Amino acid sequence: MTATRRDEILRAAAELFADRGFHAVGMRAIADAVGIRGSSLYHHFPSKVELLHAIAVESTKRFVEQALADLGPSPSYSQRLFALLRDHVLYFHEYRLEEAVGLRELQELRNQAPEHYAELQAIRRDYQSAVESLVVGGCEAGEFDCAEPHLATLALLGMINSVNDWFRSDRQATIEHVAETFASFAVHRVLGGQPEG
Amino acid sequence: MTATRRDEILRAAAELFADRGFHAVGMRAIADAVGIRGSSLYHHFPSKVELLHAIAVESTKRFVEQALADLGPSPSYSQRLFALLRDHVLYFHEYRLEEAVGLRELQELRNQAPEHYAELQAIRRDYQSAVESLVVGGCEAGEFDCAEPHLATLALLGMINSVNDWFRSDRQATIEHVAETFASFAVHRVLGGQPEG
DNA sequence: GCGAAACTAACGAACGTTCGACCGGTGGTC
DNA sequence: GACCACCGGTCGAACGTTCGTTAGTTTCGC
Repeated sequence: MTATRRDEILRAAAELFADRGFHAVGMRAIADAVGIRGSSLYHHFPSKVELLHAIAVESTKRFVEQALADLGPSPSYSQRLFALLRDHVLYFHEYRLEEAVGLRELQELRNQAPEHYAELQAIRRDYQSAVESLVVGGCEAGEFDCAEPHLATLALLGMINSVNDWFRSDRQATIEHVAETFASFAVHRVLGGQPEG
Repeated sequence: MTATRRDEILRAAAELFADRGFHAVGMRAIADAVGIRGSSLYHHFPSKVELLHAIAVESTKRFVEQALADLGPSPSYSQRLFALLRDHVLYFHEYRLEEAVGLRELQELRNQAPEHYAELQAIRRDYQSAVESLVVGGCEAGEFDCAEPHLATLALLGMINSVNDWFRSDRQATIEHVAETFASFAVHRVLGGQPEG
């Protein structure tokens, strides 16, 4: 499976956007990074903002769709939420450039391509709703102890999402260890879930 | 205490930067917002990036310096950390535009004004170290239960900082309630501190 | 009349995007 | 096997606009 030119462009643009920001990177700089001229980019993407859309939406959409599909009715709420959040950290690390760009340039999408903005927000809303459903379900089943499940959901998602702001793989801690630790913070601490139960 | 023209410019620029991003806002747009011409801005700030620096550093610096000065040796670690994080949420809400700009355009500062970037990072590092000291101290004093104080510090700071990403004051919850709730999540849940102790 | 602050005008550079030409391979037709 | 039409991909050049910034001048309150 060789990477297509389109994939080359997406990757190079993601790196540049993540490093310098959407507006600080010109089409010519993206083209340089893949060894073609600026005008040639328009044979692969109709505009710069469509390129941003592809970067921001594709990886997030892939994760959310797969994560929600894998969410069966069992085992316990505690175990399902733990696995979901651990995979969340791992996936967001693997695609950290794309996710960083998607978060940072959200407003750019809102101002320049409202329908793409709405799509991305809908994906995120679905994901947050799924997490909140697990939290509420776990509370009602007696697995979790939380008075305000909505605020608790926002708190643990904020905690989980913050990993990409500081984690660099040349530290002593591996991303796998951080993922397990943060998922445990969320389920066993914030929500008060018992490790066995 | 009337607002000076310099303050007017800083406020208008912060609003525009927060809404559209640093590179998407021209000097002429900032000038329009305060009713003058673009060239007149250069009588108050030597360049656009210096304007960004003023927005990003001044409010953060004010909070950190005051917060660290107020951190006495008593009362308990639990109570000191709770008060610090609660005030953190409240302050970051009051200056949410400036903080959002400071976070989002960090790389802009790094690329265009390395000494200002270093200053801001030093301020944040001092703050994070202070929080981590409280966490470690509380662990050693037996108030907290955490195996990895460094990771726990990063987790609770990520949680606390995420409030500005979603809180809008037209909700049913007040910022005061959210601040208390999140500070409680951090101290009593993530760190396992007992509410009375 | 002096200085701060705002003005008009313009600079060179970079921006996203468009246009028409060219180049190399592929498949069909004789 | 020779020719040719085609087509995806790339190219050079240019478009109109906007950018941050500078220079010199004018306005206005003390």
